[in-house]
Amino acid sequence: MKFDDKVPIYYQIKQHVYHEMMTGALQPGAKLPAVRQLALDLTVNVNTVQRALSELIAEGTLVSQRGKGNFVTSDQELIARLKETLIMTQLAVAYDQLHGLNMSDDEIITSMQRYIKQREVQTDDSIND
Amino acid sequence: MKFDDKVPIYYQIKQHVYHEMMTGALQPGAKLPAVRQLALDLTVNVNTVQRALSELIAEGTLVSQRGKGNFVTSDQELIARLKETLIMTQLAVAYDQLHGLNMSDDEIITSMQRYIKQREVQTDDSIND
DNA sequence: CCTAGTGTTATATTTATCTATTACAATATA
DNA sequence: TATATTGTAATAGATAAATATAACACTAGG
Repeated sequence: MKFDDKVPIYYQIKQHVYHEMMTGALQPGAKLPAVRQLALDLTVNVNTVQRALSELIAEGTLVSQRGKGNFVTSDQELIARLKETLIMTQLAVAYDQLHGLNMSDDEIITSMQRYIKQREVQTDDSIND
Repeated sequence: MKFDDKVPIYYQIKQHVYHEMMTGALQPGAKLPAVRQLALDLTVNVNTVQRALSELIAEGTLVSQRGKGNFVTSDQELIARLKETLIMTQLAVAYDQLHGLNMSDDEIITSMQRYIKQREVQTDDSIND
């Protein structure tokens, strides 16, 4: 995994877990890889992984069972709320950033549409996502 | 100015300058406030301001004149290219983030439209931008 | 009971960032 | 020619983040 060196790694790992939960790669109740394995996969120190997971555990997104492993919560209600929050937060961030570049509401929509169209063209010869 | 404690301050100051150039608050050739004044305004150290400006100077966005001040480049061509780059970068970031939350291209557009509509309602009793 | 695998915690070291402070270099102006 | 204002640079100290390493705590399985 590639990290943005402008943002703490532990924070990016948190986002990574959210991401996998949203895409379904991590289902409710699913067992995560062992922390030492995650550290290897992400090419990062165990303590850094642990810091990210600790925060996710503290907020209830993950459940830790000493000696067994870390698991995604089975509380579907909590996951649904989390998803809503993540989406709304990202929409707000995206809007603010574009609006901050002096784009009007209409320009934001149309330029995003244009970007997506152009992106489809650039990838139409591959079988990418 | 409020800073995100997850991102280096000097980096956020760079973005702040870009922002002001895009909105027209900083026109081509315009003189910036003195570095010591900027430090006061932003409530940060002079060295932190200097680090941000140094990078902007190195890339040609700003021009420094020792004893006189720092100025926005008068190279309109460079500014136009910068604007294009900033917008395309932000569109890509926004798209990737939302797409990463498992949203389809259509969902990205429609949810952004919904977000903007809802935002208008929430602010329709004020004279905010 | 022992061992392997799991999460958890602690210490020390390194690096990046930010700060405070001081000094130097160039320009404008009184 | 002074003096103030500007950008620039250097030093030293504080803090946060990440690392390497080691140890501890719990669980499962032979």
